[in-house]
Amino acid sequence: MGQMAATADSVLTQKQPRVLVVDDESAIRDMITFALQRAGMECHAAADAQEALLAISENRPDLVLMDWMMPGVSGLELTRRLRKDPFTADIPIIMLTAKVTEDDKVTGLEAGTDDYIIKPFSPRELMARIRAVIRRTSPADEDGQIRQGDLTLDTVSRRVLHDNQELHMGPTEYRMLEFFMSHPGRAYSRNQLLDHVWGANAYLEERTVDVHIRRLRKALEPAGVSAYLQTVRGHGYRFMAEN
Amino acid sequence: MGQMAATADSVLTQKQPRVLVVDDESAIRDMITFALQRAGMECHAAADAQEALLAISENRPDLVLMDWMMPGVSGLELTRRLRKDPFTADIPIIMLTAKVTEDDKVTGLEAGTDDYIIKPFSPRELMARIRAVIRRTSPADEDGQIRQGDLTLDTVSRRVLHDNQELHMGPTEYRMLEFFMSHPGRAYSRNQLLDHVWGANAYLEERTVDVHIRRLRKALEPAGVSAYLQTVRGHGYRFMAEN
DNA sequence: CATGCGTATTACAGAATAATTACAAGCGCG
DNA sequence: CGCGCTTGTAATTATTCTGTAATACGCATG
Repeated sequence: MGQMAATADSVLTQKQPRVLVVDDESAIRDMITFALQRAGMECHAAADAQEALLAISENRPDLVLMDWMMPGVSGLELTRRLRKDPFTADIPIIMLTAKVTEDDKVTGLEAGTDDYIIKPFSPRELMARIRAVIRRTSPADEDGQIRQGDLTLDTVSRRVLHDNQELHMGPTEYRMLEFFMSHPGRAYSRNQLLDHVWGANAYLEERTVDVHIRRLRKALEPAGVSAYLQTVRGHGYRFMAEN
Repeated sequence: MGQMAATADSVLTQKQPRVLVVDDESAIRDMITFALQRAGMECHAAADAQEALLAISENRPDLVLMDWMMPGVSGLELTRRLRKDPFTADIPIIMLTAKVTEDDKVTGLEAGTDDYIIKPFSPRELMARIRAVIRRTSPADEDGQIRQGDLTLDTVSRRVLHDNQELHMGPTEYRMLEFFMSHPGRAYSRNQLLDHVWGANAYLEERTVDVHIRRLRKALEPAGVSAYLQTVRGHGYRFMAEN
């Protein structure tokens, strides 16, 4: 649960998610595209499975939103194909469907769909689901790497990399960066940082955090990314790769 | 551990909820007040319906916790009255009761109660119910975002966005906007704003509010939405996205 | 259209808050 | 033990924010 909450943050703060919409009805494609772009996502559209596969191979999306019912290759079938190819296997998929029976749910989930949205749906609901799925999927570090912007944190070798160049920093700064990069975009108070980075039973001055922020920024300086570490005046700090 | 902490944060990341306890037994009032304050909530108490109505009109709480059985006006009756007044109609209410029959449940729910807690209850359960109700009624979606018109307030990253563009403002203006966006369309007097935005024990000039309204408007200017912040002449201010 | 009350706007000095620097104590390791 | 590196705190400086008061403006009322 904490996990969920923790990962939840990253949602909107990550790089802008790239979504591919696959639906044969252009009206729906346009509606969704409009809604997503308004919400700051990068959105592409495909009218059928063929187009979709092409678009995906050219430009791997972070999420695919597809209609269940399509002429030719169905959404279900398309899902199966995507799951088969290692290149696309872990792209999350949300299915748009008018079907509501349990049977379909089971079939869909077996085929590797991550979520369902039953038509008709509100743009608001759509957005919420998309965010939920992206959240659930994204901070995934397959081999222990966390990437944010130009920074890569390798939790296995315990190194921070930029352009294959290692950035040197003290243990405390490393832990702090790891925490921040695991929860990008979320603002933390100094006390929360003391809790999360130092541990629940460390009793230090709040201002100590400032100093370590300073040290971390200095360590990130050579990579030119010290601006990722932002001050939230009156509250604390936040790590954000972009914007 | 990070788990718990993370979860707790996400709940308390928000502004601290203001709860009003209405119970004729001072022992219970004190117990609850103590528990809530320990949990970081702002808690006020009233001994009967009359006091409650007064307290509410002075200082609109985010939630009312009331005893079913009270001398004079009963909890049920108080609920009805609160529901009738537009100013208080959507304040969530949790009823404390020893009654357990189905009949009572039905009556209570019809009157507009949001939840029940049957005595005796543990502080832990109390807290859980309160959080659940507040979460359910809060305008913030699951990502901690509050949207009103063209404005998005991201409580997680502590940013105010318009077209993915961040609007900069001071901490006080941010808190004020958060309050307004959480209670859209509702007019507040300067004193109420001082209470809700600055906290119960801030003693400032009423006119100070004007200045911060001005500052907030100025901050909203680049987004072209400063008109959302409306003056209610002779009373105070109101935030309204549409019109 | 003049008057009076309430609001908007501006300026400013003191208060808060954050950045930066310096330093002494602690730690791990050869 | 002594060296280098790390840490927490305190002191100092830089920056931003805040509350107040002074002034200008606007609206309603007679």
